[in-house]
Amino acid sequence: MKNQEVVEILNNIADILEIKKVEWKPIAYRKAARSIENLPKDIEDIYRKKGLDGITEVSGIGLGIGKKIAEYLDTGKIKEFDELKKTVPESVVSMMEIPGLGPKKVSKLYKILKINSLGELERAARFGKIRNLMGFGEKSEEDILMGIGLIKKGHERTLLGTVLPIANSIADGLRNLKEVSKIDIAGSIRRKKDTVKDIDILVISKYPEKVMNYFAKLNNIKAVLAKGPTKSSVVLKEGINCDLRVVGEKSYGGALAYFTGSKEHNIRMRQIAIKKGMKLSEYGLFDRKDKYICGKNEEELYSKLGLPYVEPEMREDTGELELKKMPKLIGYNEIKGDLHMHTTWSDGFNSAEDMVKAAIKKKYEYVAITDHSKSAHVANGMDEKRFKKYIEEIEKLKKKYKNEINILKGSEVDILKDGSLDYPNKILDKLDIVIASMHSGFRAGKNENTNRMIKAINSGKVNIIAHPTGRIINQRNPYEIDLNAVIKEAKENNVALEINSYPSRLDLNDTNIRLCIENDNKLVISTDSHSAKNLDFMIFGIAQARRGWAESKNIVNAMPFERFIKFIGKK
DNA sequence: GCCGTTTTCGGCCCGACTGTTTTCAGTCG
Repeated sequence: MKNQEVVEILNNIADILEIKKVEWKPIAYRKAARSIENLPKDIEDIYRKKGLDGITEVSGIGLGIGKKIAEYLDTGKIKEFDELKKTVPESVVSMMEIPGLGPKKVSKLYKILKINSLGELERAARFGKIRNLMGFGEKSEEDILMGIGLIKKGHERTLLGTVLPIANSIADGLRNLKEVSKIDIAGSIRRKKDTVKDIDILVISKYPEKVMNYFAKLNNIKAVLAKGPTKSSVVLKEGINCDLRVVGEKSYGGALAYFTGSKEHNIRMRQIAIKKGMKLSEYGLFDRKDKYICGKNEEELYSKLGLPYVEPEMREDTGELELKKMPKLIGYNEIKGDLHMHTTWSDGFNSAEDMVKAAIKKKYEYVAITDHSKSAHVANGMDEKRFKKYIEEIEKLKKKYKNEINILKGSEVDILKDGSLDYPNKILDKLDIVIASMHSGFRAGKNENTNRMIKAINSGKVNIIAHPTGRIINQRNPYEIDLNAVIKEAKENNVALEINSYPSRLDLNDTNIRLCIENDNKLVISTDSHSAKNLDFMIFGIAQARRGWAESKNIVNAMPFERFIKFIGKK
């Protein structure tokens, strides 16, 4: 999968062109990059099957960029890009990562002050060499130094699972102010993107100053970046930016749509508005004479533009505005059972009984206990002797709680290097549900990994493949695997692929989920809980499913128990 | 560089805030 490599190159080209003050092309390159980023297919695959035509079929990619991508896929490099790179040093391009420095300012620093690296920039700022430059001043130097500090500290996107509680607590504080009459968390949190760069909060208030003053004095604030009557921006101690916007009632829907994004979705909406002789902004929808049409809520905005309402999770400009019929996304309370969790039998924190009780509390119809198989040594995987006792305990629980919940005996069984499963068939046959997953040795390469997983899918013993790509967000890239082949094989063998809800996994991710939906594969949404508390992670998995346009019919554990048990083929 | 029920040429989203200005360019989202 070379999509991400291509995306980075295209964005890099856009950066350089911006610094060189080339007009419009950067926009085109960024748009193309964005298209590929959201492509639920392997661009290399497309190229092999359909050639250049296949590439230019992707929206935003024409012959110019298409040829460059083809060149990269053929030769591993792009001549024009290599030439372009010689004209502006890489470190100058990276200066654009500093907040407040865009292409124009970076270009000035480079051309007039001959600044070539972050180190030189830091020195120049420290010794007051920048303030004399037209358009810069003392504050600019301070900001640059602070920005360099931020970059040195690293600026990864934060997990949705980490940010959401922080955002909720800020929102709760604001909600309690008597000056605040309505509040929503917007931005990528509302779209439930797997990682988040900042927190966006939107408020209706007649007393914006008071709200802003409260906000700027929150106790977990590190620095106030901007504070105006309608818009403020702060850095939290956790290192996350938080923006607050106060609007009036009439504009709330317009502002919510604008603030929720994505940027690309907004742009598309505005283009549609223009075509219909209207103008869309964060204040609502206006006609040619700037007369207010609507904007109180999002629904009327979409409706007046002649569009069906788009759920926030789908607003990525990946075809949602061209749909004739919206999918009815799976709801946040449609899951009937959690199918992946660990207990003290392997590496879980709570006992199997604790987990069952927690599942009952969630009002699930069924729950599967799925501790690790023997090869998972670090996770205290069960050898065959302990496995026997494990089964006995779950049998007991099954009887004890039979009136409250259906308990399934399961295991997360390692797929060994040769593709065989970690337990012999006679053990696997004792289980109600078998989850198979790869936990190690995936540096072997794409072919080996793919064959290994396909062999497991073909075993006839597996119901679910857990975290199918193995990524750990911000820590480990997905292993190389031919996901198309896996998807095909899984479908033929009635094996479901997992949407792992663990905040650092979210695997399958949104685009891969969408690929499965397009291929009509069955999916499960599971938490992979290692404690009773982790069962709450379910919402993150559902959110990704919604981002992948999944409906409840696509999700196996949205089925009532009777149908579910038929699907996994056990009694 | 891309794209087309306004267009194969001429457009390409829109507004707030900041810092440096003395009316605005640049950046950001």
